[in-house]
Amino acid sequence: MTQKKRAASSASPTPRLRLASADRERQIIDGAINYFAEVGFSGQTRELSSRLGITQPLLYRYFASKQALIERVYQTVFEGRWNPAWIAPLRDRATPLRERLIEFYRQYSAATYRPEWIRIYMHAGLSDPALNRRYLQLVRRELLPVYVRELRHACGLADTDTPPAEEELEFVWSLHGGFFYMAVRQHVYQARVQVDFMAHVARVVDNFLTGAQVVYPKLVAECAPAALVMARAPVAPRARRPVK
Amino acid sequence: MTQKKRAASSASPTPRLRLASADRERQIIDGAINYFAEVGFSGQTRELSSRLGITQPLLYRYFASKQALIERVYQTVFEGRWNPAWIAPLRDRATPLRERLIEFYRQYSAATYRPEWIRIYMHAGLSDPALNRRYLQLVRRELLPVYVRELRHACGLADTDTPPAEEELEFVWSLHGGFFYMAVRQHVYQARVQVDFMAHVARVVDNFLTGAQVVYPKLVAECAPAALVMARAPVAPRARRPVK
DNA sequence: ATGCTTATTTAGCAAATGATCATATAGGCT
DNA sequence: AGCCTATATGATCATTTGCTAAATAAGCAT
Repeated sequence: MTQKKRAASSASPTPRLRLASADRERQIIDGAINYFAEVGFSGQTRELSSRLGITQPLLYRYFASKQALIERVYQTVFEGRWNPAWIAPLRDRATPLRERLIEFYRQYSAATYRPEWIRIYMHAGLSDPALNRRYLQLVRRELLPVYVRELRHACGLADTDTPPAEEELEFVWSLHGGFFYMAVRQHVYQARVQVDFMAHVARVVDNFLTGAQVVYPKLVAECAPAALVMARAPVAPRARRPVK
Repeated sequence: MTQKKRAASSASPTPRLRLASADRERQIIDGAINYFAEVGFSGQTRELSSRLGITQPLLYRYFASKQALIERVYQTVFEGRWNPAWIAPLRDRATPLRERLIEFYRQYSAATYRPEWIRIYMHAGLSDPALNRRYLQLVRRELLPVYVRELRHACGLADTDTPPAEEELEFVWSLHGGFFYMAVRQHVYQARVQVDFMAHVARVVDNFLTGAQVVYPKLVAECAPAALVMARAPVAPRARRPVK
């Protein structure tokens, strides 16, 4: 049976290609991102390998198990697309907050409001919420406090270092979440979104900031009173309001 | 080999229970909702039946296939929980729009912002977006136009029958979506949400309506000029422009 | 009791699927 | 050119999984 290999290879469409292992690994990860984004993590390794043009056992040379590959996929997607450089411009008060927010969403949406990112994010959240919680922590730690701080300033409040109250974080998260859900409708439910995204962002940001002029000081007075005093006030642990 | 059955049955823990078929069917559907909400639609029929305390072939007496059961699940969840009676009170101008919206979210969230609803919704969206699009159509057809109409009125615009522009629908959807995403964070990513939901709704609705006094007429002027005729002064004090 | 209907279970098939292993070969190195 | 090693493949195993057919027994009418 040793000559069958040559006999069969006469019709072989793809000659065996031997890549450097780093290249092959990257190729597998990229393919896996697209494949799992499309069909979910219950997609089969055989189908994945066939889309990649390689054999299924080869996957197991690069990844110890399907689960290991999946973990590599979300690591790549989530940790690979957050750009710390998004934050600094958000704090640059030389530009109006409105423009800073719009510019942020221009960049953030280009990086994350994409089918494979949103879909992997959803699949991951459903099968293992821990990973998404890590991403949410990132947003909550790196992004939202900046929103709160700049929003306080924009609403004429003292620019204290009082840490954001939970209520303030949720408040700014409602802005962020509204945009995210639009992306979900588009890329998960594949509903046509028929408006210009950036024009929509501009309107919603306008609305948010305009309302905040009136509403936000009240929210702060109620939930983070320490942030109402002048900037020289000492940083004190804020009083935790009991959740009703 | 026919006597082994009796020998083994001496330790039988569950005597065969014979239910009326309608009861059994309902029990299966309820169990399937919870099971699929937890593990997704790739969950196995054997595991489901074992949680129900029945054998797997029995499922196939009630449902022709796994797919048929799944379809029954989303039908029950999506179509069974939308309450048309939510709409009329939203149009009752005897109550301020703020209160109407808050009351709506009290009821809507009680019906749909629940783990099994949100999770089934997400799983369904990822595996078969068509079903979610049907639900989105429902929201878009029954709920959002009412928002737009009442918002126009609350912002002092003529209460025309001009159909909502896409931009108006997306605008009010940003309010709705912000709340929805909070529920997703809670029930899919299982992140603790540490604020009182209804108090949060009140603040975000306040912010939305306050901003809309200024921003919404501009949006309508730009996107649905036919609806622009001013009826009277806005119903709430004007907010300041966003600061630069 | 007896027999009838049908809900439920036992036993099992065929296809799909994650994983393994011996073998073959591409391609850099000397 | 010829070796040598890591890469790639084909064949296959063990299990899982949707689904079915036949056997069993619970409730009901008589």
